[in-house]
Amino acid sequence: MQMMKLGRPLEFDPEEALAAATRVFWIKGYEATSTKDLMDAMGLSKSSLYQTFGSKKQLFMRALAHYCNASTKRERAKLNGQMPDKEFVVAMLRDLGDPDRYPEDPRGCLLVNSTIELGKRDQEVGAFVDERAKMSLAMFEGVIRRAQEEGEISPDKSAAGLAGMLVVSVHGLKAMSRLNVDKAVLQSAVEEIINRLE
Amino acid sequence: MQMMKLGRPLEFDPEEALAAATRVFWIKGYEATSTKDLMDAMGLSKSSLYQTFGSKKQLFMRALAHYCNASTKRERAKLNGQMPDKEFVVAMLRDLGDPDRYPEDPRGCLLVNSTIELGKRDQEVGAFVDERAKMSLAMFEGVIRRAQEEGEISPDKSAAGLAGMLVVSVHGLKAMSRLNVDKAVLQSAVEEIINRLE
DNA sequence: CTCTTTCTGGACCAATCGGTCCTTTTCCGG
DNA sequence: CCGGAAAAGGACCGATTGGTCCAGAAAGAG
Repeated sequence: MQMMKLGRPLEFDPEEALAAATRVFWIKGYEATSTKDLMDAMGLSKSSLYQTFGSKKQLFMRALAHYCNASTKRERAKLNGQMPDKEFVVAMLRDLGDPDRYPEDPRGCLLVNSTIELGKRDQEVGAFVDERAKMSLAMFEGVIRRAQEEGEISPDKSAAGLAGMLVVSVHGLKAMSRLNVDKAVLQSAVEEIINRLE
Repeated sequence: MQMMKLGRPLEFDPEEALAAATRVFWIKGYEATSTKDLMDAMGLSKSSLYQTFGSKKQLFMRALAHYCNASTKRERAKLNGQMPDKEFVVAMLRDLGDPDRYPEDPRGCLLVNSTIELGKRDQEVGAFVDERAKMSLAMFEGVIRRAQEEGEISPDKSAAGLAGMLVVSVHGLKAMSRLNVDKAVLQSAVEEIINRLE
């Protein structure tokens, strides 16, 4: 009794299609994205889209998870490298302070966008973004504690307080990346935040 | 040639109707708000709504401006009181760190929400939110300079840098007010930011 | 009371929404 | 080369979208 795949195989790569959908939601938000937008970006017919992803909402949740997993993966890669913990935080903040740092990506952050658009209006999204915020806070707290053990950050500061400040700052920078502000403003703000990590 | 008002007078208060529309956009965002939502909340028929406000988009711009003017007015009132400048900033941050502080208001901030939802997708909204961000930055910079002159904040810190940090923090706190996070997290983050103002 | 002016509710509009379903292709295993 | 299974294209669905328009009610000025 073998597990062979029957019938006509997929003509598209579901991963690629999901990545394309993610970009659309990232740029336009959930409500402003129509099924036609998704079909065009993903290169799928309506039937394939619904066959594969069920509904717009389900596709959105997949996209949101895909986005977060990719972000977390990138983070962990840097963190597991030889980079000192404090330097990791500093580099992340400086990246966020330069919205042109990843020009191939849309501005802003799908997770923060979704927090604002749907966090209080859709239970499922609300639970997801809450969970992710907790994870982010815990990650920062861990990094700060390690940096304190390594002597990179003064040990008499509150790791929880600093971690909270960082989560707030990251949310702020990601929200502001949808603005046209003088780059110097963001950068001096970032350096001011970094100065707090001593 | 007197300027008398002719014909049947309005049966509704346009200010109240605008305030009601503002709340709907505040809670649901621009795209997710339908004309029916607006009619229900404002208590207007469709014809009155379009007669008075022109279009959904124009109504939204009016609502956004109304929201910002009200916020600015409240700010100025506090600032023109006897409150010291640093205390003004501290009080504002602590307010933002407690999402239940104004329980009659929806969570979050219509301006920040609109920045994210429309800042990069609608030219008119983009210009508006850019301008408001600049005003906010200038306001903070002025307050910090005065606080430095008064000796409330050390004069050897960069007023521009601190102001930038504050704008980022405010954006972050307003974004995070759409989350369910432990209140203590926000509060310790706020105190950490406040500590930077010395 | 009448005239003028404006407001109001609802009928109406084409377009689009998210989603379903059926027919036609297309591919794989045998 | 054939039969079965699944993918793909697109017709189709009712509901809703933002918006227009018109007939009639209502109120102030004279």
